Amino acid sequence: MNENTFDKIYRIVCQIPEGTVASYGQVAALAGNRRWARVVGYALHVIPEGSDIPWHRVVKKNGEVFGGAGSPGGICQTALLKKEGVGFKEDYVDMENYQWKRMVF
DNA sequence: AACATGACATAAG
DNA sequence: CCTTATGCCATGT
Repeated sequence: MNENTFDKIYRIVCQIPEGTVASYGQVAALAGNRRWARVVGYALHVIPEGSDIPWHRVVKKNGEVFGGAGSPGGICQTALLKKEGVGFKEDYVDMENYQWKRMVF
């Protein structure tokens, strides 16, 4: 295990506080390069179950979630986010008020 | 090395 | 709103 792109991505995702979401591009940018947006998706895709990675807090820039509330299983992510206090706009996240701004010192 | 695929982003039509 | 095309990177075959 070396410090690869995945580690950076995972680290960023783990820093996302509850009740907040971050877009793939956002995570990729914070990781170093915004072109890793696709890699972020792949990184989350290979996350083993039981990991402490809140992958459900990573959404598209549009605010859409993986699968969406109209897909079986995809609703889980939406439910989780709602449970954490994230506001939703139809099947999309209310990015205007819940997107992670990384206002961390 | 090459090609195909993907939980993306952006631009153009 | 949808499809197509391009860019960028990692992975699998």
